[in-house]
Amino acid sequence: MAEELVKVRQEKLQRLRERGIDPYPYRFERTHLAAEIKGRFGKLPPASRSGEEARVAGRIFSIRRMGRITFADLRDASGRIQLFLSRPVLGDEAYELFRELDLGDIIGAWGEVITTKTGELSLEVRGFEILAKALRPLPEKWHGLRDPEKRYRYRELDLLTNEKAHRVILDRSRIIRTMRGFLEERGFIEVETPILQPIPGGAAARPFVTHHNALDRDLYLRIAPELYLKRLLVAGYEKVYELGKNFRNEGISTQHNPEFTALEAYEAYADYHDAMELAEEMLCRCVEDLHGKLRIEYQGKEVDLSRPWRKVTLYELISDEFGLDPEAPLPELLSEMGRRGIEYPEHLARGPKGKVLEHLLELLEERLIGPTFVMDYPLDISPLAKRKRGNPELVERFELFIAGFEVANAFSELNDPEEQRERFLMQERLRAAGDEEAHRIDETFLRALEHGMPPAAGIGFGVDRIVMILTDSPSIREVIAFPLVGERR
RNA sequence: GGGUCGUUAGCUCAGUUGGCAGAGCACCGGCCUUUUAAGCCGGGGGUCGCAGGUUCGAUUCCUGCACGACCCA
Repeated sequence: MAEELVKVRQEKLQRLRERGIDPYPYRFERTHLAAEIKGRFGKLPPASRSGEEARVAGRIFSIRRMGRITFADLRDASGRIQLFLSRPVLGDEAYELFRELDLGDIIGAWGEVITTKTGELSLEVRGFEILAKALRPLPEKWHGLRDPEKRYRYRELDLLTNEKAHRVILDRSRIIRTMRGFLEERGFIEVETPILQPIPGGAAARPFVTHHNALDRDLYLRIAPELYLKRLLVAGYEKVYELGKNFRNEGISTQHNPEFTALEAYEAYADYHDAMELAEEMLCRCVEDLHGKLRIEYQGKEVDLSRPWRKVTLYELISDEFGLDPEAPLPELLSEMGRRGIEYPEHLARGPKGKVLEHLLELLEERLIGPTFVMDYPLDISPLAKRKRGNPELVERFELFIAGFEVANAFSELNDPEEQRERFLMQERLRAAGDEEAHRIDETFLRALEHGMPPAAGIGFGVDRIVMILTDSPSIREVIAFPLVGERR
C-alpha cells in the first residue's frame, strides 16, 4: 500500500534527522542550470575532464546503482544532467548517505564537469546536500500519469512527469507575455476591476452566487469585466485592458471550464474594424513568437493564420452554408429549417430570432478552421453593441473563429445611454420570459454612460482557447494549471 | 439532462466463460567501477471504486451510486 512506501521514506527521513541532517534546509547556492552545463561543455570528448566545478540543484528522476559507482539523473527547470558518483571520490560516508536517497528527492550537488566513457556529460559529484526529502513515490517513470482523472486531480505530478503537459504551461506563459507586450506597446494600460459584483453584467451567462457577511448581501463572481472597463473609458482612460478570470456557472466540456481567463481591451475613438485589426495583429504576433511561422497544425488540421483574415457577415455565412434567408421572419425561417432537416432546441421557437441565427452559427463553427471574422449580429442578442451603420436591425459586432473555436467577441460599443436603457429593458423582458442568461439592468453603469463615454471598440478574447490552438491541446483542461475536478470519494 | 465506455498494487496495465489475484516499473534485502527504461538473485505489497442483489461461492453476473473520459442535447 501507499502507506508502506510512505512509511519507508519517513523512516529514512527519521534516520537523516538522527544523523543531524536537516532534510528541509533553507537555500542552496547553485552556479549552473543543467542546460547551461550542456551549453558550455557539450563538446567535451568522451572520458575527459573539464577542470571546471559546478553546483547544480534539482530533483532525482532515476538512479542506476552499480556497486562502487552510481549514476543518477538530476532534473531542474532547464533540463537534465547526469550525476556520476563513485565511492572513492565521494568518500564512504557520503556514498552511503546517497544510498539512502529515493527517486523524487530534491538535492544540490557539486563537483567537476566530466564526460563518461560513453561520452555522456556528467557531474562527478564531490559532495551533495538533501534539499527536500520526498515522502511519496513518483509515478511510473516511463508512462507517467495516464489516467485522466488522476492527471487533473494530482496535477502537479502530471506537470512534473509529463513533458508535453509541462510544456503547455510554459507556452501559455509565453503567449500571455506576448499579449501584454503587444498591448503595452500600443499604449494600453492594464487595470483590475471587481470580480465580486453586485450585478453580474457584460455577458449572457449564469453566474456563481456568493455572500458578503458584513454587508449581508449576495454578490456574484463576474461573468465579464465589460461594464467596469467601460466606466474606466468614462473616467478618461482611453486604452485599457484587463487579463483575468471570469466565472460562468455552466457545464464543463473540452472547451468550457467554469472559471476561464479572458482578455478584454477597450480603445476610445475606435470601432469594430479597429478591433479586427488589433485581433489579427496580436494573435499573429503570438503565433509567430511561439512557432516562428503562421501555418500551424491543430489536432491534425492545418490552420493557416496568414493575413489578411477572412471576413464574412453572419447573414452571408448562413445563407451560403444553409441556403436559408436570414432576413426572413422567424416563423418562416423555422419552417424552412424544418424542411431542410436542421434541428434546433424547442425553446428557440419562442424567439428572439437572433438566438436562432446564433444556433445556426454554432452548427457550422467547427468548420471555420482558418481565422474568420463573422460580422454583424442581430441586435436582439447584442445588447451592448452599437447599431450597424446603414442597417438598424444589426449591430457592429464580430466573433472571431479559429480552428473551429470562438476565440474573440467584439463590438463598436454602445455609448448612447438612452438606447442602452432600452436595450436593457428588452433583456428584462426576455428574463421575465424565462431566459436566465439575459442581461440585467445596471443603473450604475447607465449613470456612467450618461456622463458621456467616448465612442470605442471593445474586444474580449478567450485566452484558454487561444492557448489550446497554439499548443495543439485537445482540451481546455490541458492549458489550465488546475482545472476543476469533482469531489473525491 | 441522455447514451457509451472506464475505475484491479504507489504508477502503467494484464486477467478471471463465477472457484487461492498477475506482470513491468517503484519499494525492501543481496551482487555489481561506465550506466542511461542498467543487469542478475531473492522478498514484501490488493476492501479488484462504493453499496445492495443473485449464487454453495462475486473482483467477474445484475441494480443503484460516486468519480472520470467520449458522444449527444
